[in-house]
Amino acid sequence: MPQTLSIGKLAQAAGVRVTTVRFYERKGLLPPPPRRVSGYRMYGDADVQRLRFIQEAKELGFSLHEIAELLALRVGTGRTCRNIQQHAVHKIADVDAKIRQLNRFKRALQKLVVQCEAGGTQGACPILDALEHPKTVPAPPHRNPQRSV
Amino acid sequence: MPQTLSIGKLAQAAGVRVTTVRFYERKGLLPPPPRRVSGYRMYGDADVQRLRFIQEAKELGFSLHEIAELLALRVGTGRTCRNIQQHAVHKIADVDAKIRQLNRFKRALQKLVVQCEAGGTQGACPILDALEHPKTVPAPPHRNPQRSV
DNA sequence: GTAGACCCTGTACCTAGGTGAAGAGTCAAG
DNA sequence: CTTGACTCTTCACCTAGGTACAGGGTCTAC
Repeated sequence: MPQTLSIGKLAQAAGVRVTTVRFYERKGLLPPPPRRVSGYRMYGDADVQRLRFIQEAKELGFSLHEIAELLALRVGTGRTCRNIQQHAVHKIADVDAKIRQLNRFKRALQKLVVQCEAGGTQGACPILDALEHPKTVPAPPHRNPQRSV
Repeated sequence: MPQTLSIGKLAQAAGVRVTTVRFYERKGLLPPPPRRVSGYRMYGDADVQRLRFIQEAKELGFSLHEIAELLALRVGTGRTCRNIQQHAVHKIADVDAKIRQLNRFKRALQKLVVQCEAGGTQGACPILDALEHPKTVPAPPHRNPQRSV
């Protein structure tokens, strides 16, 4: 039995505000839901998932516009399967680039921690040093094979 | 010979606007540079690196405030090494969470591509299906401890 | 020594992503 | 059948992250 949630319950379940739900509807991130005769919006569990997805994607640096595109990756409304595939492949490349960059950040931060343990960070900006001068670390005892990505 | 770049050259080298450089200075993301007698700002290569870092971090979903924190991870200005380490460890956890989530996204997108090849995406929202349905199998044998929001 | 490109400060404005309040209708429990 | 919580729409406002003048000084090359 879907579509049994009021906007308030939906917002609570997804951890957002009621006003945000309506805002996302206006922006096309949530489809206009069916209404009761009174005009009250009615939602279902799928909308909770959708809202949670939006929150997660936002934290990963996707704009609401990009998120709307991700959510629109489906057949219908004039899109062909091939078209969708192209978009998806493109998005995968974007995601991969983000993952690679985050791994660089992570290694830089780990280096910083190690330097701290080894007696203090001297550089003008250790994060940038660690990111930009990969060889600046003074001879670790033995290299641990770095996991790819 | 450092500190030979005008603000215009710096902006060009880093791919941002001049106004953005001044904006970042006001926000504390760039240190106030030395000035000529005329008042002109003088920058060096380190500032180019710094600006590029800021751009990359932004695309990964870090706010300017968080980026400023990352750039401030160094000894001095009242910070102890232990304090820095704690911050760094915390940031590593953040980064790890982002990487995990991005990997989930990536798998979902790959699934979508495969589904497309296999003859069409039928679901109401394939991305969400791919993300959310791995565990929708009926009747979980025992309750999994619910992750805290 | 002046034209054109560049830089200064300050202030106003812009987009994205929401947030809040006003004024009115709806729902559900007692 | 009333009271309090909830919902409706509309509109104004807010923060983050910039962007664009305006009015003035500098620099460099002719």
